[in-house]
Amino acid sequence: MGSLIAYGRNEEIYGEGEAADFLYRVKSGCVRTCRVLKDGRRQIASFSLPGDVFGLTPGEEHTSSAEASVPSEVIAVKGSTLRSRAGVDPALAILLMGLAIAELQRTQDHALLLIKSAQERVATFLLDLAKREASNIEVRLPMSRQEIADYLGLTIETVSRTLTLLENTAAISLPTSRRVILCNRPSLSKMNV
Amino acid sequence: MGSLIAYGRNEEIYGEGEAADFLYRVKSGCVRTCRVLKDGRRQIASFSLPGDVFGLTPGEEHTSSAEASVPSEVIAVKGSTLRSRAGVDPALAILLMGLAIAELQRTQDHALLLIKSAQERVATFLLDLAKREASNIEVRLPMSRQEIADYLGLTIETVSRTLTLLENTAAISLPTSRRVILCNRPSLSKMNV
DNA sequence: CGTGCAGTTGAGCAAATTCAACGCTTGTGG
DNA sequence: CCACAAGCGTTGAATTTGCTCAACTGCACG
Repeated sequence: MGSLIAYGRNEEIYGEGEAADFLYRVKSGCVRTCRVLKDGRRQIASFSLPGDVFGLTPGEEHTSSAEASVPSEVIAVKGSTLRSRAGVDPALAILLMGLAIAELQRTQDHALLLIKSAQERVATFLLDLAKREASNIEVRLPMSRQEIADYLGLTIETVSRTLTLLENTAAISLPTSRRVILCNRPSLSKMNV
Repeated sequence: MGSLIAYGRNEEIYGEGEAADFLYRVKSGCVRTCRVLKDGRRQIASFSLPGDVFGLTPGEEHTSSAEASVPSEVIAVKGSTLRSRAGVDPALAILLMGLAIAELQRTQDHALLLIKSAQERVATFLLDLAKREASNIEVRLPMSRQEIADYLGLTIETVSRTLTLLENTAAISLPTSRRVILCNRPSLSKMNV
C-alpha cells in the first residue's frame, strides 16, 4: 500500500504551508524536515532514516518542509484517507496517536539538545545516529555539515571544529568527512548529559 | 468531572518517571513542566495558564515533571479511564489526538525559539504571553526570572539585562518586575522573527 | 530593624560566531 | 589525460554574545 517515489538530492517532498495529505515512510536515503525563520535562518527539526515515518503535522497544513538530504526513496500514503478513517476506526486512531506521541518525544529531546554545549550536542547527535543505524561503532553521515549545524543550532564551523576536537581527544576517528568511528564510547557518553 | 486540587508555590504535581495517569487543566495560577539534565541544568518546556491542559505525555511514564509556579488550582481527570475509552470512543480519541497535536506544535515552536538571539527570545516570549492573556498591552508574569531563563535557555542575568535593554529602547516598560507593559509592539514584533 | 530572597548591575571571561583564507575532492571540458 | 572550476570541509584570527562571579538594591516578612 502507498506509492514509492524517488527524490533527488535537496529535492522538496513537501513545503511549509502545503496541505498535509500524506504520510511518508523512508525506504532509502535520508529526509530532513525544516522550518525557516523570516530572515532565512533554518532549523532542521529531524532527520528521517530508512524505516522512519515523517509527514505527520500539527493541523491541516505542514508547519515544516521536507527535503531529501541525499537521493532517497519514500513510500507515500494518502493522509486524507487516514484522517477520515481514524474517526471511525479506533485502531487506526491509536496508531496515529502513537506516531504523534513518538514525534512529540523526539521534538522534546531536540529542544533539550539545544540548551547543551556544542560538544554535548555533537556527542549526543553521534550517539543518537549510532543507535539508529545497525552498526555499532561506525556511523555514516548522510547529511552535510551545514545540515548537521542547522539541526544542532550551531554554525558549520563550530560543528567542524568540534568534530576535530573529538578526534584529537581520541573519542572518535574520521576516516572521511562522512564516516565517523566511535572509538571511545564512554567519553562520548560522558558528554551525553 | 475530575477533581479540583490546589498546589502551593513550587509544589510538585507529578514527577519525571511517574506513571502518567491523569490529565490536568489549570483553573488558576501557573504550572511549569520541566526536564532536568543529569548535571542539574533545567529546561522548562512549557508554562500552562488558566484554561490550558497539561500532563499529556509520550508513553506510559512522564518524561517531565510538573510544578506550580505560583499557588495554583488544577482539575485532574484520570487518564487510564481516558486511555481505555479512547480505544472504543473515536470522538475521545480525536480529542486526545488534538491535544497531542497542539502539544507537538508548541514544542516545535519552543525548539525554534532556542535558536534565536537573547533579545528575540525575550520578545517572542512576551508577545506569546500577551496573546494568551486577555489584556492587550499589559502582561503579568506569574513566573520568576529564573523560570523565564530556564524556559528561554538563557541565564537569569541575561533575561534581566535584556528586559532592561528593551525598557531602555522604549519597547516595554516595567512598572514592577512582574508586570510588563508592551509600549511598542511593532519594535517587539520586529524581533519576533 | 534586621534577615532573606528576588532582581539588577558591573567586570571579566569563555564559548561560539563571523569573516577570511586555504585544502581536498569531484566533475567537466579542453 | 590533464587542467581547472565548483562545492564542501577545515582551519585561523578577530569579534561578539552570553555566561560567570560578585556586589549591590529593593522589598517583604518576621
